[in-house]
Amino acid sequence: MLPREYNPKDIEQKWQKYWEKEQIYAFDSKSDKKPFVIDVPPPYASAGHLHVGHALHYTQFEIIARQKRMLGYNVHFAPCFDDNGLPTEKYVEQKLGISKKDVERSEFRKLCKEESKKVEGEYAEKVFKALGHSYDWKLLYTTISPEAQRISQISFLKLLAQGDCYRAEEPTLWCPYHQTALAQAEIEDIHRNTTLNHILFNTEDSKIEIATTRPELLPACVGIFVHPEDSRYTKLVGKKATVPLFGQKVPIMADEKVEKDFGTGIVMICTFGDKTDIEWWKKYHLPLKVCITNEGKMDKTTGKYEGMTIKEARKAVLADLKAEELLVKQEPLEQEIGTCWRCNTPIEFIVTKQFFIRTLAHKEALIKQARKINWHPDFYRKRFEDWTNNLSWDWCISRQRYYGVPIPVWYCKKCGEMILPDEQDLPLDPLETKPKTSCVCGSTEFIPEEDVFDTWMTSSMSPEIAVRWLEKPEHFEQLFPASLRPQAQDIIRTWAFYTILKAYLHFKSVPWQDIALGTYILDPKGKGMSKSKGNVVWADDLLKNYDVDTFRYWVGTAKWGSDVPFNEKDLVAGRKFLVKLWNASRFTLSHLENYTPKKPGLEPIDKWLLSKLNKVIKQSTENFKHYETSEAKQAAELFFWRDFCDNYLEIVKDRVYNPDKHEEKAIESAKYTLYISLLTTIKLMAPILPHITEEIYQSFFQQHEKTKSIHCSEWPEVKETFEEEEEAGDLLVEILSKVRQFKTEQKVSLKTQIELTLPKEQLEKLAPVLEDLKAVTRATKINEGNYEIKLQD
RNA sequence: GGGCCUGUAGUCUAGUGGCUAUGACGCCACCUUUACAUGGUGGAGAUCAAGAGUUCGAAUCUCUUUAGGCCCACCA
Repeated sequence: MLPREYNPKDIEQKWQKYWEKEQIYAFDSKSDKKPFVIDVPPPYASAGHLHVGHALHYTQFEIIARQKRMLGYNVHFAPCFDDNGLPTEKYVEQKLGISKKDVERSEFRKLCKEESKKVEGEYAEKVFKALGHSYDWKLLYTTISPEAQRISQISFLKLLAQGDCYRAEEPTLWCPYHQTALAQAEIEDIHRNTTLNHILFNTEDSKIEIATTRPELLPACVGIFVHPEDSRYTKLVGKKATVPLFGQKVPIMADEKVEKDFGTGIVMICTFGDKTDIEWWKKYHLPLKVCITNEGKMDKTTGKYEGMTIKEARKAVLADLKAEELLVKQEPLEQEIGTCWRCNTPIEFIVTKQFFIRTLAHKEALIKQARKINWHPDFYRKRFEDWTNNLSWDWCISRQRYYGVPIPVWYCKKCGEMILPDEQDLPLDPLETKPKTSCVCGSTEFIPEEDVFDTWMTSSMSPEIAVRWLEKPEHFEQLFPASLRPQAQDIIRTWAFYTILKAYLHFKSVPWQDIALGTYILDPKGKGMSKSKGNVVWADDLLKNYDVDTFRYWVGTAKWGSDVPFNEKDLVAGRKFLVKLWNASRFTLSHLENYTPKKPGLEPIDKWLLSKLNKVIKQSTENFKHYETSEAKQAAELFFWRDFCDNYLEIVKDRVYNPDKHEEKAIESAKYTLYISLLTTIKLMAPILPHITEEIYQSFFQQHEKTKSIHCSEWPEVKETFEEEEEAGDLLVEILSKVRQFKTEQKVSLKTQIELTLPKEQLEKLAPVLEDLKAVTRATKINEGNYEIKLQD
């Protein structure tokens, strides 16, 4: 039997240990049950400790895993970590106070692996296990593991072979801070105030005024454009202009893309200031004149400006222009510029050799694929489609970084030919391994590729990695596509996009049947939480003050796909519910001692409750199916609190406290109803509140139900409903409520005896439950006549 | 500039055509009642952002306006 005090900490620890020992959540690869595969988001283990938003997100779909398991699915729920890539690299550099440049690549990679492992261990214990998450830890994978690297590299080789991956020397999005190429998805626009500078250029016979925000790019100026119908300037077209300070002569051309009304209506094109520069550079076959290095500094072609940063050079160039009276006007300008999403450094366009995966050629196909997937909520599909339609670059997958999956390629020193390894030799690092054969030209000297993959190259294969595509092909056949991808909405353009792309390119398949976008947390004022704003609430701090089920109750109220502000007081409701569940269970179970469940003939009022219960089961089941966790929870909660506690328990007290007054079969009926309704309630709440429901289950139900945990018991099934009894019961409750109101107004105890007079048609309807009404309202007698409640003298 | 989401009591929230608009926190009053005072019962509190339209009937559907949020584009 349950103790009087509800002690969450003891209960949590006891059952978490038990679940682990008994392997309650193990995926059974030999089972013939239908699989349900969840494509879990691998968290960055470098984050140190966990943001309440992550805890919310990870718990939100963990609830789904539990419910599916109870529904009878063989749930494949693999924990994972993303420990490959920039964040880890930067974390290690910061934590150990080193720079990747001071250390050998292999040494640096080793340090990264060691640090990741430490953090992951902590994470697993302090976060996932503490929150009662039901992973099968035997399925753990990390994105830097040999298996994941192998999948990443094989994916690359296959795409290269089928022509969907290529290497090209192109102007590429470049982060001067991280000194690497980036993909379009890694660019974040920020708003900033800048200056528009009007600069004088000489033409053959006149002066023209050009407005630019990037005067430091003058040395890279290769042309000047005006609008073809701009009467002010048409006479200039075909002539040459001289770039101030640097002296190169550049052609003046016309293009419709020029905005006549912006600035002076004359644009200079530099290699490269923005995307239009690239477009025109290609369209008009202009020369390439680079002036910025990979580090974001002025290069040796810029003379006295060499070595200056972009900012310094801008200042210096402007000062020199001013001195020569070539700077005629400066005006403030607001603009949005593309920056690196991790460091917010403005991106540059730098010509480098990179590997790309084709996306532009597959836009339509990808949108079609996305339409085969169920999006929860559906409007996020639109965001995917918009993103896909607006793509203007293929996916650049090579990064000039140290820590990541190496690109498995060598180049022949003699003829430059690309040499690829055999699939069976993967994973490998070309810096550490040599090709097995000589080049077609006969040379045996090779230059290894030093770049690594974009981390999304690996993460985009998470459904394949999770079910061990290459290690267990038979597994893969059965478990791919996955059932569900839960993820955050801010990475639709990366994780969701690339995963859909890869599944399409490799298997002409969707990667999953469903994608569900989780809840996005905001601070109490409705602003996004971030470390830089200092408004982050940490999950481990919260768990010091609240028990896990209380936290999970709050998670259960959050609606998928929408934002929720975090207010600590919302946790109070959860605590109250748990105490209520505890006490109602104590009461119920105290009357079921030595009871063995057996379906008896049911009393009408018991049919009333069971009928309502069946409707709740139906609703909750439906809700869970559509990832409407909060609705499912609310349905169960309302039933429990209102129908079961407030009304039914009060009604049933007469039978359990005064058995002598009642027939044996009425008492059997009551006990059966108590048994079923409490068991069903805790089952409906089990996915959300795994600890308290397990405690209640184990303290009594387990001996009759046999399954070793509530979490592998069967999800309740909808049985019959009883419309007539429901009506009678509802009327009883209505009258009970009026009686309570009457007693409150009279300022008497609810125990006070009364005399009740009810109209004939109500009495007829109430006939099956009249004795229950009499007992619960403490009516000494019930008369027929005009409605009246009277205090007993 | 384009697209998407949201606007319901002091606060958060349910409700996508139909009884006096849901629930929680907070507030007020009463109730020592044998599960629970971390409780129970009852109450006050909302012109459902504004306007127009469709309809017998609108928080709910349509349009316009407005406020907030998000995504994308432009970015000389």
